[in-house]
Amino acid sequence: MTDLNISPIHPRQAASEREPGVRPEPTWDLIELLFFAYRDFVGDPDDVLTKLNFGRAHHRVLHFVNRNPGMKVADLLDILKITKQSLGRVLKQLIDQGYIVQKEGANDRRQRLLYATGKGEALAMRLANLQTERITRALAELGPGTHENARQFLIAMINVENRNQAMKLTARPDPKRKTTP
Amino acid sequence: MTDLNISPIHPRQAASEREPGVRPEPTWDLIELLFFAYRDFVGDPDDVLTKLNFGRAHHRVLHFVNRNPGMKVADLLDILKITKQSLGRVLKQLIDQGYIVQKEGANDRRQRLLYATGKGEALAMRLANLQTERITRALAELGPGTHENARQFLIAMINVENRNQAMKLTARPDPKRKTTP
DNA sequence: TATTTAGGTCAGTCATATTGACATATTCTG
DNA sequence: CAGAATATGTCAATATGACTGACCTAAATA
Repeated sequence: MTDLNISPIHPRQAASEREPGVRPEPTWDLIELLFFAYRDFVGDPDDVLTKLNFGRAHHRVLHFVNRNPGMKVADLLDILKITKQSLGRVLKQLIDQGYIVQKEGANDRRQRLLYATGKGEALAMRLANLQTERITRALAELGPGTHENARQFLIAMINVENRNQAMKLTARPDPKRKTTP
Repeated sequence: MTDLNISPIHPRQAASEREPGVRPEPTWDLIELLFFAYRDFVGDPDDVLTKLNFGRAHHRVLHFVNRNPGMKVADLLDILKITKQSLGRVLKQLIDQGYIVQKEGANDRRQRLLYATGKGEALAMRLANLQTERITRALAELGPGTHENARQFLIAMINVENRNQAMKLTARPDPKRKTTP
């Protein structure tokens, strides 16, 4: 019932053989594995979020706010690459329900700096722990150096123009670690 | 304008240090890199699909039908893990616009076996080539063995109960390659 | 014959995203 | 200081992709 029985019928020549020497064979395995892996990767948090009447969008917002305390709304939009109208509803719900607070910028009073509350941090950590469990299990199944290999592969998959941002964000181990006592 | 300037404020102790010895630090880097990498990975096809008034759902359906000619509707639902109502509209549009055809099953005439048309295969290959370009570029930036490392990491990230299916689907290089002349 | 299976469809709902227009407060600049 | 630019919020309309639940037909099967 779970297993499939798909038999390829009507075999034809691959496109690269019909149009001689134009294209290499697509990397079907990685294309499909990325789909399956990402789906399961976000599936764990989804289950928790559903019970709270939240969705993936709430997760992303809470995650980056928790990781970057005091970030501006504009920064969040630039990371998520969505419009402020899309962010609006989701952010409002997180604020109304006490997961995130806004504070007026000290220098620029137009800014609404975003912070996760204790409640928000707790949820963010709960979701991050779920995803970490999956990653840790995956890395443990494989040899040493896998974390670094995966990291480099994922970075290389990012658009060149987005890499600096991604590296800056992910290079910091944890803003909540004792940097300033 | 593109770059962010986020300074972490209010550093606190990490959760693993407050609740002594409970949790390891979350793997922030891979969690976030998976988000960025997957977003850019699906972004290339999205741009093409938008011009055709299609979305990601159409891509997934067309992709798996093209890769598995003659598959049953039930197989597709099991791969995509969506309901038949969700599949319905998307599949109907692909059929109406001549990207996919259905043929009655030879043995079981209840079945509607799915095949990509020439037009469908052309679009599927165009999208796969975009994603392959990104993957090939990424792998070329890194050392040898990266393809295999990435493959194993992604497989290990998949739910155990979904792995067999994923491995079976992705193990086959290309159903259109000359297996039976 | 009765039940199960494969597939389709109607109706309603929800979450996430979009564009476009506009409003408010604040900062910056000539 | 006046006017422009910036940061943010909001209203309205729309599209996409997913869901549940109910119901239907045709064909296979027990």
